[in-house]
Amino acid sequence: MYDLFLNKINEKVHLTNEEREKIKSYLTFKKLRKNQYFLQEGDDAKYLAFVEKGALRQYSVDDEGGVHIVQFAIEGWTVSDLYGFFTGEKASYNIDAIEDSELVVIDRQSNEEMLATIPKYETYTRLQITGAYIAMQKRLNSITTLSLEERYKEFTKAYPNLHERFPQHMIASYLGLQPATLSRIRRRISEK
Amino acid sequence: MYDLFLNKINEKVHLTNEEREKIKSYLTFKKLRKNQYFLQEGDDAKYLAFVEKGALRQYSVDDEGGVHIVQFAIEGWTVSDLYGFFTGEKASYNIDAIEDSELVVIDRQSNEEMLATIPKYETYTRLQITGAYIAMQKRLNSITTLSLEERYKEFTKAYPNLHERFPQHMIASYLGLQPATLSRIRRRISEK
DNA sequence: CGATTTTTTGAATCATATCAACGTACGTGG
DNA sequence: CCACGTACGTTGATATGATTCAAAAAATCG
Repeated sequence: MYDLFLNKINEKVHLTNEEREKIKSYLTFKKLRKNQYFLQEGDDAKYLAFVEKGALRQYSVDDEGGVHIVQFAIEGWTVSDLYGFFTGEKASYNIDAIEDSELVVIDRQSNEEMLATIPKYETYTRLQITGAYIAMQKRLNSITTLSLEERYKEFTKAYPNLHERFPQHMIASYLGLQPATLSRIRRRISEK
Repeated sequence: MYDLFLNKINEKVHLTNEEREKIKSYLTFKKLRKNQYFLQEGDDAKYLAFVEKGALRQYSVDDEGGVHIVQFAIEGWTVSDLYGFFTGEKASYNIDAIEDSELVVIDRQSNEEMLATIPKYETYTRLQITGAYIAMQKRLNSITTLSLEERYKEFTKAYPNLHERFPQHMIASYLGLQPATLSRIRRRISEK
């Protein structure tokens, strides 16, 4: 049940059987139906989710009710409102399921305990967040550097799996443009 | 000479004298004159810099020669091309000094050794990068959510110290807009 | 199959970029 | 310390690209 998650850790820091079991003892499992929330703005973001199966999105909602997707998550990815998770402040993002999903859930307290008592878990966490940071910097750079058309191309190339799984208007939101604009960009590309 | 850096670590994870000394033994010190490069695109990004004094910028250059600032760094901040630093791939960013600066420099190998042998250094690193990740996510969100005017206001409010220290065209670059546009935005704001 | 959501398309509008000129500040060498 | 040259900031006119609003077409779901 927790294998994908444990294997993911194991890839980065080799675990003994004992460590595997110890980590397992902190984990819980959760199923989410399509459209269900994992987190809502204003909640206490007490949990961190590792996706075993399914697909989720993390987004903010602006004053006019516009949705802005900051992250997608599919199998093997981790999601949470990290700011809320670490500070205890109210969540400023929403997270919900785009497909029926299965999650490995870690609560704040368990996370702290694992970080404090399982050095390899801390190492895993550090590597994980470092990778996420680098990816985000790249994304930021592509937003400020590239034309919309190049941005879209880069996205489909970098994440063909996301591109297939999420509806087009969500991808538009993730890329920071209007659905109508993305539609036109796609036509321009296909006409070449 | 390394006090600011060691105190910064100490704030997050309390260090014994022994640990302080051990960390010190890995550090080197470097002065940079205004306009000098710390890193150039294509270099091996072997080093990570903690700014003791001065101000630097990290930026990429696009095909048309346009400069895009991804990060500023002043006293107490850390800079590097993290992707290159961790993977050994060639740097894709440039980093240079905007003022005469003094840096605490850590090379890749020292970093690895400290991570492996000083648990508190790893903890510090994890906390540090987590904070950087959260800040960047917020920045990304503000880019896709806010109007340019709001973005500029948010920036001046969040980083008044950066705002004072860097020339306006660099701030424009950081915010992802043209110098001429920033000038107009400032006028609009001041006319209110 | 019908109902709802998503995507496409068109036309008008708006915001920002671009290009160019001017004024000002800045630092650098004489 | 002044004068010159270069870099920086401002402003105007114009061009460009994305948004907005609305409606129709297509796809998806129950």
